[in-house]
Amino acid sequence: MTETFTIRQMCDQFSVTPRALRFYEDKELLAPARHGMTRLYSHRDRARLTLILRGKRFGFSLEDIRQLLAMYDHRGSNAAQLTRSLELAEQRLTQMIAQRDELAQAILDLQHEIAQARQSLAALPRT
Amino acid sequence: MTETFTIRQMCDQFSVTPRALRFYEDKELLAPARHGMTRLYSHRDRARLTLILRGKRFGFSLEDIRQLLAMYDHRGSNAAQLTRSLELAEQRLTQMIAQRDELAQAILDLQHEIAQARQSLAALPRT
DNA sequence: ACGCTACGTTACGTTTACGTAAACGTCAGT
DNA sequence: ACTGACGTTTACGTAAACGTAACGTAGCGT
Repeated sequence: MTETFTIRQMCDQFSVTPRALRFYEDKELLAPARHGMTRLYSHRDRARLTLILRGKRFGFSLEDIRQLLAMYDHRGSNAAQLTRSLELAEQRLTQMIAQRDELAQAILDLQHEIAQARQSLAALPRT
Repeated sequence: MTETFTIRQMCDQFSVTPRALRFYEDKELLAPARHGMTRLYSHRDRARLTLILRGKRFGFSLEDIRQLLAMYDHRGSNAAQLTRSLELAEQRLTQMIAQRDELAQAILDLQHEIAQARQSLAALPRT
């Protein structure tokens, strides 16, 4: 039940580099136990890493993620902190939606440009 | 007909900083004439800047943009170069679409997370 | 004992697109 | 002449998230 994992096992299972895990630790996103010098990751650490990587997918900065994790640490699920997390998440969501819309528009524009370029090309003398 | 513009006029009209214009020049995206020391931007420079900013909107790197501009300089619209531009544009388009899809998925996921968080919150004792 | 492998630390390098001084020249207005 | 607004250059700083180099150490098999 007290199963632990080495840094390499973690890397293989989560597809991250050792450097990244040490970096997260340096930034206080993780705090694995030590056996002597070597890091030992618990299931709790794995859960945190899962959250970290998910946060990254969502475009949260590591600093954002650190704060969120710190809140959860600091007494799991009280209403105030959950509310705070929700606020952050909704802010991020708003940004992501705006970003998606801009990107979608840029795609349309670029497709238009491409279409025009094709026209120009078709109008050129054949080699 | 030989109207020219100062750096500040350009900045105001295109909403960029002087630093940005000088930076583009340093990176060989622009090459305004000089009157003594001061830069004089022509209509051709304005056209190039328009392309630069458009390219940025599409997510091209300045280096990509430099290459595209260099091609056009090097004899406007020959078929080979137009084709090359098209290739680049289509590569970019592919990336953008992939990016949009990832982003869209992340949005869905985050919305899902938010919904769950709301449930948790609703299930908590009221203050 | 020897060597390999995995682990550790420290610290500088990378990328992109500029920002931000510092130090100076130049011209118009008062 | 003084001031202020604008222009110039050179050059270091910034942000994020690691990569990478260089080096030391610890355990394991032979």
